[in-house]
Amino acid sequence: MNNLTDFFKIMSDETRLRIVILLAQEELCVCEICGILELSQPKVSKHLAKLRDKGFVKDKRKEQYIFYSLEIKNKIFKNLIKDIIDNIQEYPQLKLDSDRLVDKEKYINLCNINDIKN
Amino acid sequence: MNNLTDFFKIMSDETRLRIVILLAQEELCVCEICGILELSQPKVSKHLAKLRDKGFVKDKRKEQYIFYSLEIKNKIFKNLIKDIIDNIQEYPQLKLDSDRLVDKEKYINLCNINDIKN
DNA sequence: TACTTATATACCCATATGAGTATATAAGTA
DNA sequence: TACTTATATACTCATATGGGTATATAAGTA
Repeated sequence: MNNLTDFFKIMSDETRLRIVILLAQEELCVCEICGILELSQPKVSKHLAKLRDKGFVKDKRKEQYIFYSLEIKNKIFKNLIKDIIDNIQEYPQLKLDSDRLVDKEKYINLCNINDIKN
Repeated sequence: MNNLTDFFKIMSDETRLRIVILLAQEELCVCEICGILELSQPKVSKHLAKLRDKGFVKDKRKEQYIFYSLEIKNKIFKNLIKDIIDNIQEYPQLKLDSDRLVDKEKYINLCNINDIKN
């Protein structure tokens, strides 16, 4: 059951939900996520740490970058995430984030310059 | 998007998740829920109030009892709840709760007598 | 080696959350 | 009307949560 409540707790924060939906579409490094979501680096890192601790993402270093990817095996959760993505036009913020995925390279090398308020 | 995070926040508390899964199977009054879940009446009432405020359940008075039923229209959420119930054997607590549903009449008229610690 | 960039984390604070206890309200019954 | 039962809610408290700022660490580059 922790299984379920842990997952829902993860998904109940807007920032984490946005990250999960991004990573469900593509592996990304921290500064790409910051850039796409327009969020500060410590904020993103802390949420990624929480996701990692609960086993929902895994990380992998490539030179100076650390790439995160989704690691969700549970069929129920996978279905849910797929359902959200299939209906992403109903969730404007998530749609916007996904649209910005194509520009991800733009955000590499801009991690700290890009530091945002929230 | 509040749509999504509100729903996940509701589902991220074990007590509320148990209530939602019960009500997804059957309309119940407060004291039946207390009896089945072995939880105190104020605890159950407060969680039901939260569910009601967010529009996930509706209530209907029948004489001295107030019956709650699930009111979830969103297809994604309905699919998710169905998935959980279809795989309920993977979640022992939820399975146990559901098994106790058949005894629900036992708990009417025992609401305050039945007062539990947690 | 000095400097820069990417990422993680510690520290602090404000707010949210959940629980218990007591009490209020409403309906039913004697 | 007095009493009981069902339910809601106010109050209080402890803990969890999320965010910001500053800083530490690790890798790359000059």
